[in-house]
Amino acid sequence: MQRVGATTIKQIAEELGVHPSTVSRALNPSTRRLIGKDTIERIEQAAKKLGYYPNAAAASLRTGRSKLIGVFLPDISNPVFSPILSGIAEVTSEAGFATIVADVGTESRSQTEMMFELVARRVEGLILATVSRNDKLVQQCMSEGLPVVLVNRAESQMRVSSVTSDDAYGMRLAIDHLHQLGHRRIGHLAGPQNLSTGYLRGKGFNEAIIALGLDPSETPVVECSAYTRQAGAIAMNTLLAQKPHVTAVVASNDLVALGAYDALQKAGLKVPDDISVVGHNDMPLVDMVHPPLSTIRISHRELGREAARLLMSEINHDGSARRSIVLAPELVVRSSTRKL
Amino acid sequence: MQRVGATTIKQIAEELGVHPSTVSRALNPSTRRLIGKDTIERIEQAAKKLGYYPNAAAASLRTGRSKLIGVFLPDISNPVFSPILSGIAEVTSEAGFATIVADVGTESRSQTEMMFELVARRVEGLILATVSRNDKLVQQCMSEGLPVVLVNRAESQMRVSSVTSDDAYGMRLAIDHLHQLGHRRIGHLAGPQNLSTGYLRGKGFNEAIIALGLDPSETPVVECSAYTRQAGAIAMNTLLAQKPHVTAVVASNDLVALGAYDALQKAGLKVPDDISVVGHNDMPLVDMVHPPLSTIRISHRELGREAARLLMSEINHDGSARRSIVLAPELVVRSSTRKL
DNA sequence: CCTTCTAAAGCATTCGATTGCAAAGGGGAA
DNA sequence: TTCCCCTTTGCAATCGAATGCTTTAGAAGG
Repeated sequence: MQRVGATTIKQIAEELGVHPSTVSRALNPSTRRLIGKDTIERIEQAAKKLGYYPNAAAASLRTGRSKLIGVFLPDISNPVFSPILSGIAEVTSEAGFATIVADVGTESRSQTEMMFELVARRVEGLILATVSRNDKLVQQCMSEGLPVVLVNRAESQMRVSSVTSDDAYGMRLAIDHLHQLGHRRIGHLAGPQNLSTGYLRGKGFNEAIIALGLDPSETPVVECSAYTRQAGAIAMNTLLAQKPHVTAVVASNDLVALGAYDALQKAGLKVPDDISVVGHNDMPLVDMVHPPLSTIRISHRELGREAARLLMSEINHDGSARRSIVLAPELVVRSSTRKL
Repeated sequence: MQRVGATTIKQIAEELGVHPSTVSRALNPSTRRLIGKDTIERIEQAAKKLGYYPNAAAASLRTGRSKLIGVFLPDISNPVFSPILSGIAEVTSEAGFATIVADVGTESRSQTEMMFELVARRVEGLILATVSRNDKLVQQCMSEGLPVVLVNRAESQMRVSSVTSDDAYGMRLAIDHLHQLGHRRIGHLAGPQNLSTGYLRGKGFNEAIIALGLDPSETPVVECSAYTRQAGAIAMNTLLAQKPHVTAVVASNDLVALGAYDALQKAGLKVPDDISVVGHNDMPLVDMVHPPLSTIRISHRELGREAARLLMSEINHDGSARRSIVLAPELVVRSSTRKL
């Protein structure tokens, strides 16, 4: 049942002939001041000698605090989301919290079921990287009274805190870059419109087009069904069929951009000689593809860190107001874009 | 403190005028047979109505089982390790276990400290993807009586179960391939020798060289300090300085191979015209680099799944013997290798 | 009609740490 | 010397679920 050697506070107390509560206080930083110095010394030594580690379940039961948080990811193995997780783990573990991951993508159960399972484990908060623009999960968490922070993706109503990249600004960077290179007929491979990233980048695209006074009829938008290479290739083909004369495309995501590469190659078009391509995210290795992809860099690890910090502060000072943090992305010019 | 609305068994019992123990048994599949059918029905309805979710901490305290496992990764955001985590999460969550991740790479504390923190949380087992060939952490886990499974990397003494790819066989595949293409002077960019992957792939390299009767003085080996592009580039330069006449190199890892790409490009050598390159792992996107990388494919997700299955069975039937599972990798030929 | 079973439910304890309250002991002030 | 206070420690209840043991109420059998 219990592993051998699981020392309890009681055993330490017996060893030293003191009361368990004294041991508890001596070992707890916030109550240590109540105990005599030499007693603390003796207790700490005994604890070390007996290999004592507090039973988190017992403490959690009594205090109602589990020091656990949950993280929902659409796909752990996606190079966009794994650095987010890494950033989250970095911050939370420093704060003494352990992180439970839920890979929603490969999960047979629904997100709601997963959420309730984590509620059963009394997680103190949730970080969601999975939400769509109008996600019922947010409402469910709120009615459970569970602190929630959204990361990477936000929802349309700003009901909870979020940390995202400035999607519209990223698009603006991409399009300004292409515009400076002389491109006027620019297409957009939009992401799924039910995700904030897809929606806001699309919106950013339109705004930038208008701001630069470009002809909307020459700046077609095609929506991808997902952030994948396959979907990107399909969308690129559609766009090519609609407007064969575009000289550049801006993808909503690097994988989509690489899908566009695939489609363009099949169509016999060269990047960047015949058409320029800009991605979004700056995933690992996109500097190694051929040609190296110009893209919008987002620090996903930093996104994760900020989200974790936000959640930690919401958990600790419960009053803290809802906040939305928007990080600025940057343009990385490589070789997939060229002067017209 | 405790979130509002955290219903307890007692509340359900009061609502229905039955004893808490009856509620507990009714809600627990393994004790349900002790309770009358209609009582079960009433209890289940009340539980749903009140939004009851069992307090995992309380159950864990009483039963000594936390339904938690821990996973140690050297780097979550590394595309080699994130699919492993994904595979683990898939299997464990199906078994009702939650997975706590520890990203050892970005962690300021030592692995030993992390381990004890997880012990405090009463995790029922650990999956380690971090161990070196001679890692004291394994010993420490063993003396804590904690079930452990190693994944991707094994240790030299087979003291605990492990799931790995057949590293030597993978090397054999790579070298047979190059040999068939006519290559005779083949170099090896070895991984860190304190990691089983680096060591075994190096060993596999040597064995294959001997088996094919190649001249060892024409098949140089250079060890990389890490599995990174930088280290790969440095090692490639060293190898080039030692034996400029090699016609092919086998890298211990895809990133190392890409580092070799960098170094070769700087040296004015073309892949595969001047020199063939083979990687190892088949990371995402290495089919998109220029030229597309021939490599040894490992299903990291499957590695994770198997490791999780192994751990689950060790946790459940405590008697189960130590086992080591070795998965066969496969050769993926792309365009970085060419007939001599 | 009485005994014997058995199914169903209740009772009380337990897991290990935390914490409000009580008590003891020592020191200082009046 | 007495009284009070403060520091240090002990006591006991508590968190919520699980579980061995007991009790109760019918049913079955003689």
